Amino acid sequence: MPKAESLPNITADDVAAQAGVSRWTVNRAFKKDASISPKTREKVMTAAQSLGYVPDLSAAALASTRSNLVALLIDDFANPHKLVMLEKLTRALRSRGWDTLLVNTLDSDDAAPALLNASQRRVDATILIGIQFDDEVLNAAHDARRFKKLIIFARTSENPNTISIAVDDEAATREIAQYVIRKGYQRPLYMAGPRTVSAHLLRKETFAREWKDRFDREPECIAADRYDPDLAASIAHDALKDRTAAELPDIIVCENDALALGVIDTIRHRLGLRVPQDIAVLGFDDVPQAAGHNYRLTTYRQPLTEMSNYLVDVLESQDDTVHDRKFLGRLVPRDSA
Amino acid sequence: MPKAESLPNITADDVAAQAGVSRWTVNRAFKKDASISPKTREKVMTAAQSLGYVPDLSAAALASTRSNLVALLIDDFANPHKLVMLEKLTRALRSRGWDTLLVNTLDSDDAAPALLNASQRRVDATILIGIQFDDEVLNAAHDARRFKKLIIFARTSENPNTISIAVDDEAATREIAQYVIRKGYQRPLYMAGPRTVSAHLLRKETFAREWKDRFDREPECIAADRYDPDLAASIAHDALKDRTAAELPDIIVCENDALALGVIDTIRHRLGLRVPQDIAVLGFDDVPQAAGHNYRLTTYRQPLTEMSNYLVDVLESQDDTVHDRKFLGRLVPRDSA
DNA sequence: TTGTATGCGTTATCAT
DNA sequence: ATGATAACGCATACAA
Repeated sequence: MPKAESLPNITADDVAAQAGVSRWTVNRAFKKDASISPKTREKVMTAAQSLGYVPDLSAAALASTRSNLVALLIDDFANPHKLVMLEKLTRALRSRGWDTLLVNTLDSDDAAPALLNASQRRVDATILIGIQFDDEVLNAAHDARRFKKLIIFARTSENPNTISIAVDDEAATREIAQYVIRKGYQRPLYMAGPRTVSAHLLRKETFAREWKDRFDREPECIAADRYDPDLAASIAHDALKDRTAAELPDIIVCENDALALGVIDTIRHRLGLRVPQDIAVLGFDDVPQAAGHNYRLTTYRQPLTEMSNYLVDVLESQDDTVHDRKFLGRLVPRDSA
Repeated sequence: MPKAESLPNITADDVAAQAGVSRWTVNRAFKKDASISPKTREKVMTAAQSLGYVPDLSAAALASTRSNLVALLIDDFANPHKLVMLEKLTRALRSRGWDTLLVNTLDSDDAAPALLNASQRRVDATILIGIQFDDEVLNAAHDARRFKKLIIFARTSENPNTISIAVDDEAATREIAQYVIRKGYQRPLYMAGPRTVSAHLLRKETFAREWKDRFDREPECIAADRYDPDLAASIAHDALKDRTAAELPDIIVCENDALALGVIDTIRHRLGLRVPQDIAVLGFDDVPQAAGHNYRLTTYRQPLTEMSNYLVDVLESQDDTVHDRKFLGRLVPRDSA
């Protein structure tokens, strides 16, 4: 028995009684394509309104094989792009009737527990937008058979157990490399991010390959193990602070904007140089700040809205065919490169 | 019957059979302070492990009066502080066993539907960190009696139907005002944000009062109706672009960092002036970028970790006493003011 | 300490 | 088109 003060829930039975129909008819009235006469539906809905009834999705999830709930596993909160992704994803999901369970993957040991945590809520799919999932964890999760769908969003993965929805990193990076070459840069420095699932470092490798194809030499590379502007700033500073002008790169190509923003700060405020005149900078993602008057960052924009909508398409699809998909974004030239 | 391919769920009954106990004993093994002998618990846990059993929280929520699930309603995604809040909150919640349902309040008409949406998942509490909730919506929600706890986080509210966990805006703003006065600024411009729940514009009003108490005149004020750096940049530009040097403020005090960052960009890149020499800028929140080499923003830091932990305390408290609480943060002086 | 009946609010399936 | 039966997986309350 619940506590005295908490007044009893209004259930479908209550509505049924009020409307003079059965509980199952009430259920049908709330379902889109149910075989129910418009008249009874009307009657039911009126009763429901007057009682303030809304279906209990928790009970619905228990009774059926679908919950209309997805888990979104996230980390890497220093990366401003994560906020944009959260907005786009939750908007697409909610506007099409899906709820989101947000799971903060607290640290590197927490990937598996986080995954388990999600599965305990009967989610219909688990979406990964973090960076702490390696193939080992993914395969373990798959083997445990706890997941209907495991989706890696905005990050290429070649793991056969997951659905990957991402931009075509190779095509994008080729476009970036061609842009850098066309603009006449000679001494690029590539700043990579942390390694992630199977296709890790795809961008870096593609850039290096393109550069080598053209100039027959490898570009210089450095890496940050988090997508954190401050960390990127420090690493760039360490790498460049003792160099003569001739030794400096003429452009720093960053794996994403989070790194690029920190790099620009270092160039300007710690090295006392100008962007792009002394060192140009190029990013990836097109975070909101990239467009602002301070950074004017040349970057590559992912079609996040389209990708989010496709993700919901995948959720709603019945068939078990492969749903991996690569999207094409576009280079947004601004003033930084 | 579920579809053929989806293998049957492992339930407490399965574990009970394997361990040779009853289903209810399995239940006890998974409960913290249950009266169960260490030996049987051990036996049950072994069986559970071998079968890969974990309790179904969906079913648990249905059967009990608690779900260990909270809804987090959010909007205002242009404000970088939201990402920090999301991280702190989900970390505190998850590390103490609470799950988070993230609800994107899509637009201003969506506040009530979003609230309803949350309630359908049997959440134990609803946390509001958005700006689209006015007293009308809150009172309606309260009257519908759908919410056990309605918590407004990081925003002062005087609505009697909600629990407000926030910094003491008046104390904080007084500290800010004293700092501005002590530093000898003469012509402040206050930039306010959107109006929100009952205590809206508390910061602006407190600053104006402090200033008036000291100099017997009102400070100039402008406002942005979203916490968006770009919008703040435009508004600041419009307000200042045609002024002579003597007409310009010597400091712009912003309701939060989201506004301050945009204001700094405008001062530097559109007005061609220096911060703080020509115009100083002061913020609120201490977002990550505030500490970076580019902005070096003087701002006021909220004790978000402490506040998040207190929020979980409130969730776990049984009593129905008032839980409103104001926290004290601290002013972080950097180079911008 | 352990076992048992009953209920949570819905949906799948079958019957009318 | 509507009604009825039996789960869904667990928790509460009580009995043993």
